[in-house]
Amino acid sequence: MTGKTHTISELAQEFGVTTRTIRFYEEKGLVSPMRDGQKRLYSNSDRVRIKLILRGKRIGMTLQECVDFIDMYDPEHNNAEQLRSLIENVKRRRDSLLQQKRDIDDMLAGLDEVQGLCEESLASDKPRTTTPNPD
Amino acid sequence: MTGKTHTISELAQEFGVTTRTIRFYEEKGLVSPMRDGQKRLYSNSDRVRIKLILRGKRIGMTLQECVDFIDMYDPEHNNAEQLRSLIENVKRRRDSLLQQKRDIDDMLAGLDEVQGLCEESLASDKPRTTTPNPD
DNA sequence: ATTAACGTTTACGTTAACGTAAACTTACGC
DNA sequence: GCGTAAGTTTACGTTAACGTAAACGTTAAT
Repeated sequence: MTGKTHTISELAQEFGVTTRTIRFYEEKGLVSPMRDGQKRLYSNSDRVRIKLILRGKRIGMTLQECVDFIDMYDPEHNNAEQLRSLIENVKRRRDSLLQQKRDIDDMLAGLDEVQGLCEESLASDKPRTTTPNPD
Repeated sequence: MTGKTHTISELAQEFGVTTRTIRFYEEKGLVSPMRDGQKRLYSNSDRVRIKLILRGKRIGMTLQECVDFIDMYDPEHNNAEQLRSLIENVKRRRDSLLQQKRDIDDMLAGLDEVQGLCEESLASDKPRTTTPNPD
């Protein structure tokens, strides 16, 4: 039941970050691995937390925002007041994420355009690029 | 033809940033407004550049990445070498953007789940929230 | 003429998210 | 016993992206 644990360098390698980064996250209270003596031991839930953090970072969230986001999953919401505020929070997040999707779609469209122009330009400048010259 | 120009505070207001931010962008070479004596005058193309920068920032790009992105639109690509490298660049960008979209969709799914649980919890705890008690 | 609203430059301060280095412990293989 | 590979703590350094403040010019209204 106590599942497999991981060393810090295992996780660092898996996620393509440095051990410093992972320790820094602990320093900031984003993860709290167990210890085997001095050494940190990461459970799978620790691993998932880090994964979620890095996912958040990829879309430009700050570490604090990542935590806020992850904490939404946690059942620390007892009363109706907290639940309502959480729902509001969720809605704001959703709006922001949807805006980000729009931004991304706009940029993707821009990229398509640029690539089209590039290839067009290449084709007209050098009509026989793949077939150098059979002569 | 010389279109309407804008003052710095107009743009700041329009985009919800400070004038300091806009001047900072100039300091970094991201925009180069004209001058009317001392005062900066922003053309519509300046305006668009700032808009694109802020769009980039919303999805977590650094200012440098924003510039790199915007510069893809510019016709400074003369030879085939540059064009090919630009296309590669475009492809990398696209991959990164698509990854971001996946991340966002995952997070949106998570939000749906959380919101569902919240509302469920609210409904069961307080079945008559809108109708306090007619008794 | 003064004050208020805008603009300017220059410069130091701040926060986030690590990088980098030093100095040390623990475990493993030979 | 000795190196070395991975771990630890502590602490100072760094970069990006502005914030904040001082000190000053310009125009418009009162």
